[in-house]
Amino acid sequence: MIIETALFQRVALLKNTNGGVFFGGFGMDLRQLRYFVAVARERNFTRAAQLLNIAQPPLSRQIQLLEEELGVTLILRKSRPVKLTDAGRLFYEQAMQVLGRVDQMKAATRRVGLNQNSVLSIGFVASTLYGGLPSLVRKLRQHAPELDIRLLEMLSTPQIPALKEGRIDVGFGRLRHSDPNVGGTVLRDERLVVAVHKGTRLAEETGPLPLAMLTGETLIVYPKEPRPSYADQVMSLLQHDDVRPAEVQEVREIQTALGLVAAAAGICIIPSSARQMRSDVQYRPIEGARATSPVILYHRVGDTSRYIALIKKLIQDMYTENPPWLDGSEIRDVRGGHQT
Amino acid sequence: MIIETALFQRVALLKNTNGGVFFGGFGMDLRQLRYFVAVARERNFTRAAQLLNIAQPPLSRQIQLLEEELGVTLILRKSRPVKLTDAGRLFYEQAMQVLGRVDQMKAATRRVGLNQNSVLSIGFVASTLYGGLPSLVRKLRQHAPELDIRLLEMLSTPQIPALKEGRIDVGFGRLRHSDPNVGGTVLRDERLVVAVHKGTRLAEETGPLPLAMLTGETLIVYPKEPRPSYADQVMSLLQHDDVRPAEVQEVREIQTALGLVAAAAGICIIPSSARQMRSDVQYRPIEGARATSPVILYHRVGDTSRYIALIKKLIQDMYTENPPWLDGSEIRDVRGGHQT
DNA sequence: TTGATATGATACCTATTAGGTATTATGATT
DNA sequence: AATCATAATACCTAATAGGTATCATATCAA
Repeated sequence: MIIETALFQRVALLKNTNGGVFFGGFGMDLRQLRYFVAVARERNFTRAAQLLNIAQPPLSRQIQLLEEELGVTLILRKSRPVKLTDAGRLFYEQAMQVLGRVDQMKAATRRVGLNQNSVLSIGFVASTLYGGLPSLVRKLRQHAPELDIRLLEMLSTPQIPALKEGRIDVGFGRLRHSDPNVGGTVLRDERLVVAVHKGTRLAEETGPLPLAMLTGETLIVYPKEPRPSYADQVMSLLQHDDVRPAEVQEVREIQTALGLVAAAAGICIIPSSARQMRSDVQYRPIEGARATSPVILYHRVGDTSRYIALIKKLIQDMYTENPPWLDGSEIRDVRGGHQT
Repeated sequence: MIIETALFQRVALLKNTNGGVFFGGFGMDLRQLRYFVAVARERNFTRAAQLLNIAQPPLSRQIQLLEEELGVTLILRKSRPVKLTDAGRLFYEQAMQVLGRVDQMKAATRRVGLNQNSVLSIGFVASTLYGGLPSLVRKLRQHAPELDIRLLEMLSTPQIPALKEGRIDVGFGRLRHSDPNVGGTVLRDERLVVAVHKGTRLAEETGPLPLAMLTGETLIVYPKEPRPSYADQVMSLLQHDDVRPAEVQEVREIQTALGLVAAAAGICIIPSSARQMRSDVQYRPIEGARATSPVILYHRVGDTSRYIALIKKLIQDMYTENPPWLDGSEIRDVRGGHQT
């Protein structure tokens, strides 16, 4: 089992229908990254060139091309040893990460290509990590040991194209969608809670909070992009009850959001199962039938893979076990194929 | 504030002193990734070539070169539309991630290069996210608003070269090290706790657990690499008391470890501040003066940056506030410059 | 089954880019 | 100021990317 974290970002280059220069700004390649890393590490073009087994002048030139490409100076050459600019230091470290990432990709591809096992790629939103997904995966491995299970964290919206393109085989998200090629089965509707800093006014409340009590608070929502997202669900819920936060701060992911709550920077509405024990954060249920978020299983319409059916069965079995993360959820009959 | 998750991996190509072929296996470049993505998406070489504004034959050849490079078939051409193999589907998705990653890198580099703000890069191990780091960062932003603060998650061991090479400016880790160019200040010694599945024998205990009670359990340790790591600290602690687990399972990171504990797959020893509320996991303190893990501030020897001093002052201030995450820690006088 | 069409592969050629040697410019040290 | 080390520039060569033409193969309709 491999967990890969990828807040997936679609590269919008394949939709360019202008017929013009297609790769404007995309001249950089991995060779340049490797060259830059060598220079950045050695702080010396001559020595780096030796290590790279090339001559110094082409190395110098390639770094210049890289700087031109970026429009940023990466290396200050007016001193010996040369120095990196702030941008250069950032680029150095990022380049090493990218190169490492490429290594991983090659190794993983070889492993799959040379291994006859089936691969099942599962996309999931982060909050489902707390809502039974680890347990489901464990059971799935037991029932289908021939499977190479890959778990890919990605937001709900990008799971739809990922399914259609075969990058994932099944997805777990929280947004309804309109794509006719992707089916969705609502697994459960989960209660929402509000995360508040310990000691604040809202934390002292003892029962479910009416949404109106959130008026005037700074609201932290996630994920900020791509939209529509769970953030829009939260905003829509508040708007329906005409609740107006004093300020809305958008952040990238749930951990950041809870970190900000911990810093008393605001409140955040999260699914019940995603509650985490932080000594500086408390969670309060929210009043009202609408204060829920669905957990949806996405799969391709017409996908008759036996694994989809197995996943549904395992989920239904898990419901009968009434696990703790189900607290606050209204479950659905999974195998009945409830359409969203 | 930007949080980047990078389980840093060092590309070991710069240490090749054989003078031979330096880039064996490294011929791939981003162009090939883009080409492959286009074909994978369209499932049609001709159409993909049009979209890429190149002719079909060179596209075909580049994909073949890519397959030769990897030693794996990515595309099955005996059908129309062409099909991806499992390896091809994996590579497709990974390639999109890498390309997205490169985009981010370029955008971030431009932002820093065109922005006159100072950058302060902070490396941190994941467990420090629960131990005051968000609060520290917030205070730091208040005291130094001109700073562009970058947070990079990386393990303790790779923080040392990252500091020396200027990729990060300060680090928070848990391992003592021997490099004379990197200073370390022990911020506190944190109690360790054992995470156990709810309902098990160890969970029923009410006081601190003697280490001997862990004998015969399946022990989950993290991170599995690079070594030495916190995992070795844990193993060393058990070995000192001659405690033998039935089995040791190494996993990549703390979240995975706690997920396995949740699945009743074993127990895990974690720093006290990293406890998270999971309804299926409980935490028990460990008996003994040795059952601690240090939190260490790393910085370059001789680094007289005012930000290091400011960070230390803010940490000391935080100690006097006695925040909840300090529970279970023995703090140190930070500004005295305690050397490890 | 045959013919038509679409599309991927192969062969050979051209264009572009990467890399090399020689030389000049510049920083650091004595 | 002289010397040495090293980065940049100029010009040339080698290697690779991309193009056109053609062949091979898959698919579909009659």
